[in-house]
Amino acid sequence: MKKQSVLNTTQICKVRIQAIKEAMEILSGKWKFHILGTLLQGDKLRFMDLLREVEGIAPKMLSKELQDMEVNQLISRNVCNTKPVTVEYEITEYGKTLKPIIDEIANWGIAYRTSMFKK
Amino acid sequence: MKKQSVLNTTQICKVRIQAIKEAMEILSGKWKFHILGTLLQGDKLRFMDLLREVEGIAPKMLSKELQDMEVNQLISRNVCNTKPVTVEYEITEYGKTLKPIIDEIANWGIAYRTSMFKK
DNA sequence: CAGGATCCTTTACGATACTG
DNA sequence: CAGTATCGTAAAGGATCCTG
Repeated sequence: MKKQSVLNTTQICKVRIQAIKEAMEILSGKWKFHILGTLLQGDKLRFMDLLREVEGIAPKMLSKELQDMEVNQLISRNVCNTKPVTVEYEITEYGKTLKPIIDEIANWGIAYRTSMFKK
Repeated sequence: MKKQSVLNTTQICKVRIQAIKEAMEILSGKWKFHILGTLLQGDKLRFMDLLREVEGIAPKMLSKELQDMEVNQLISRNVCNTKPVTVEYEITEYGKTLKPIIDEIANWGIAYRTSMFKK
């Protein structure tokens, strides 16, 4: 008789659901995935760049979301001592671990939002 | 000379970012992934079941989120003529296309929220 | 340029009570 | 049981102006 895991199905599900909840505590908000998707392209971007790339976001929101994600170490903020100062935002290694999620969201958006399923 | 795609890199990125934006318009909100994750386990669940499973949600929010997702055809609502009435919620085929996203979020939550990266 | 400060409007969310 | 009604708070979002 096989007894590979100590966890039963119910417990595994609870862990998964809990994991989703915890993940979303960091990732929820209208703009996070959008900003992360932009930064995941790999370039360092300045505040103004992001304001342009993340279409529709207001400076106040962008500022807040960036701070949020910096606290959570998903992105890094680098102040360059140029004149006037420029600030570069970049995704961290930790942030890059979100790539599979972002990719799946992008894929879904491309594949299904415009497909036969759409009203 | 190869000329496989009409799209250049910039355009591909724009499509991806736009796809993320559109996807998140349907999926944003504090509870959607949580509810979908629960329903993706496969069972039909009643309102009360969900209220218990989706820990912390208030009936009003659950009701609203369910309506939202029904409009977007991610879930289906079935009223059974028992007495008193019971209502079953189930994920649709379209909703199931979100499984890769939910799986990745759950995986990330399990793998990274408790790992070395975490403060 | 990178934002913070202020003011105001609109959603999102939450707690509790109530109804068919 | 499956919600809706009501009320209240908090966060989102927009506009404009300001500062180092």
